[in-house]
Amino acid sequence: MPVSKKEVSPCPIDAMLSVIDGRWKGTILWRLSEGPLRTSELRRSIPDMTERMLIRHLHELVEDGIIIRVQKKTTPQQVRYSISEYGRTLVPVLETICSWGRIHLQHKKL
Amino acid sequence: MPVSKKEVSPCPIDAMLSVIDGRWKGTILWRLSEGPLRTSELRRSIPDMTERMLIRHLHELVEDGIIIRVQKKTTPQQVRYSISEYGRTLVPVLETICSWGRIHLQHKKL
DNA sequence: TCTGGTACTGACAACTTTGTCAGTGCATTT
DNA sequence: AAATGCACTGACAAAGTTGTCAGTACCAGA
Repeated sequence: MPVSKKEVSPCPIDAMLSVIDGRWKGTILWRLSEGPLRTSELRRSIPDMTERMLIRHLHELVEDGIIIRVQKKTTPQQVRYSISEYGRTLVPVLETICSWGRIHLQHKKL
Repeated sequence: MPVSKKEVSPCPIDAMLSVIDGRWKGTILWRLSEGPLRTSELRRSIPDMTERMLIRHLHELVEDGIIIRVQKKTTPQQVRYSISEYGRTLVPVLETICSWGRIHLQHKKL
């Protein structure tokens, strides 16, 4: 009985990974942790990522409550994404992951 | 140009995730962090996981230097996997991930 | 009016990961 | 001698993820 990571898994590690796992999610969150950005700004800040993937990841992150989508009523339409209160609790975890990642990249070079 | 996570990515977050990402790796590492186990012991301790997947994950973890495979010369053959020195540096990161995961599981229930 | 930008959606192809299953070599037990 | 357990490998199918591409609706500027 295959159990996808996207399903509710009782394992906390999997629960956490299901949130940040996705080809570009780490990078997206990293960018957003420095401040809110518009869809197109995010898009341009990660050149290899397609718009399709960006939007898919953004919507998943919104669903998980990590980021917030704010549509400004101005004309031209503007959509801004920012890290939520709840999402902020994730940033230190990301930093821990990142610093071990740096060590690991060093480690592999040898 | 699709870039798999398994390739060398310069992003430290991806580098870290490429190590622990895998359907059962979190659970395997969790078990092994409590002490060395034989292949078949690990296999039985995670009922939903197939032997094939166990061995694939184990070999990847060995390649990444996280765990060590020790084949005892005894007859009947015995293979033991244990967390390496280097792998120990990863355990606190796993704990950070895990505790956020627990919070997230709570969060989702509401 | 035409072009271009923003923020998307849907369909589908390509690629990756995971699962299934059969089979190997060796050793022990019955 | 046959069955069982251990630690695997290889081939392939199923499922999941990502990429490509076309298209929508709205608005601004030349």
